[in-house]
Amino acid sequence: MARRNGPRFPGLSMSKSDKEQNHAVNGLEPRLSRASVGRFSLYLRRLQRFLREGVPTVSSGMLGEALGITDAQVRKDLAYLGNLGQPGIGYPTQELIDALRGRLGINRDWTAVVVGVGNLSRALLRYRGFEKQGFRFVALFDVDPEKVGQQVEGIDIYALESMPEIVRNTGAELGVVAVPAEAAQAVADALVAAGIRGILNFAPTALRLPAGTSLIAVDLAVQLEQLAFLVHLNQGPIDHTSPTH
Amino acid sequence: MARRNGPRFPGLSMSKSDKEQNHAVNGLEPRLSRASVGRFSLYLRRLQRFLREGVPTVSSGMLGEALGITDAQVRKDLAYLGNLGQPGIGYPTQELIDALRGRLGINRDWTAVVVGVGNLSRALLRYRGFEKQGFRFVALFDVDPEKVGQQVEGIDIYALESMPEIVRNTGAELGVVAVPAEAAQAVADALVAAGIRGILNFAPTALRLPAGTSLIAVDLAVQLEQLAFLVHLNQGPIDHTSPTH
DNA sequence: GGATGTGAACGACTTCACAGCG
DNA sequence: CGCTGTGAAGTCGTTCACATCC
Repeated sequence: MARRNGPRFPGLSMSKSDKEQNHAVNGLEPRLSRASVGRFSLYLRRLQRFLREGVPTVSSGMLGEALGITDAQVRKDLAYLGNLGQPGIGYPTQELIDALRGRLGINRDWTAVVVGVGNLSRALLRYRGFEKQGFRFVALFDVDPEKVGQQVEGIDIYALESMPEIVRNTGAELGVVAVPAEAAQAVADALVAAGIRGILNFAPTALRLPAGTSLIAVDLAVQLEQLAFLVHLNQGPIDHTSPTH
Repeated sequence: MARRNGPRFPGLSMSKSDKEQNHAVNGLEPRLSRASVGRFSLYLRRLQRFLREGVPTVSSGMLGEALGITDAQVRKDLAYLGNLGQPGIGYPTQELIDALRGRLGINRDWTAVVVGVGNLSRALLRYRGFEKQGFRFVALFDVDPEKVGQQVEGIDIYALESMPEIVRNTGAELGVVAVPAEAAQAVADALVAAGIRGILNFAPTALRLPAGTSLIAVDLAVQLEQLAFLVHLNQGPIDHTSPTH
């Protein structure tokens, strides 16, 4: 996953100097690590499932067990949310969910647009889980004039030219880039120019964005390569009798 | 049993006892870090592009610049490949590529199967970049009897029941799970039983695999949530410090 | 000069271990 | 008793700075 070294994430990294100031007065609490944030979404989804299953309180052990994370790690992470846990009992599921949603910034709705109408976009749009988390796709864009004017999953497809207008009208903040690598940078630039605040990039290329625009990159080919590498390691030089669990 | 290192966010996750792993893994001297491996695929793709563009040697600065990584970091990573760099000159592009491919284990062909024929699978199969890296999809599986017997991108769709046979016959080593969350664990178990060595999971759920089977998880919904979180953070103190480029 | 390779400093992340509370 | 919260220790990863070589 591409990582830009330019922009720091405000509120994420903290210097030693903050160390003394343990108790945050409001908003920004102790130190929120990037790694913890990476797990928050996982906690959230699992907790919602626990809730559906009628589990009123969860322990760090249960959560960790379900996600393949140590209990200590879970407690450290959840401590960032304030003192929600009750010794001897655990964490109230619903309260934890609310706190996580607040911390992740998804206790509100987000509107997003998608550029590039292909199979990947269709897969994304068809996954109804987004709506439950407050994400709403409001417009699609494609270069192909044939596609413009049509709909996918009930969402209109527009020409790239109308991007500034549509983004302004819908107030969309997030943009998904699902176009070939060659077109990706231009599309990203257009999204930024149109006022988009964050980009989820599926094109197999590194994007350059101005500071102030957030970026998450998902490179499917890279994932497969890494899997091959892991398998390569697992069966190569290791000739031990691995205790299968 | 208690799980150790769980999946990092867009996870690089290995079901293997980690404690002694670092020693066991390398027949090659320097300690190979997990983080470096995560960047190897990125280096590889960029280098191949440099080669196409006729660049015979690259410096750590060039590579880093192109990928948003510091030059020191690039040198540290590439040092794991041996001493390929020439002071004052840089790294020979072709040699670096070869070394990376060898290290990643993709200087050979990999065969893979995909379970779940939907839009996501189609998107994967359509991306021709895999073949260039030596990945070949040899079979698709789906529960839907309507789909069985048909083809996608020239690849046959089989019933789940024939998985053991097909996997054995094709010698497939990698499996892609692109089914709904509810079915994912069962599918994964079937893949493992059929002899698959590594799984790329797109279902929004955590899979449990026996040691010896590698796992990479890509959760699209989580990615969007994390993007929202980054934007959420950026919202407040917008930093215009770094020069836009 | 220009670039590599690398120990050492630094910082981030995880695990340990245990006090303390319900 | 079970479970949280948290310093402290340990591990991992990145950056710095500079000797070194072409």
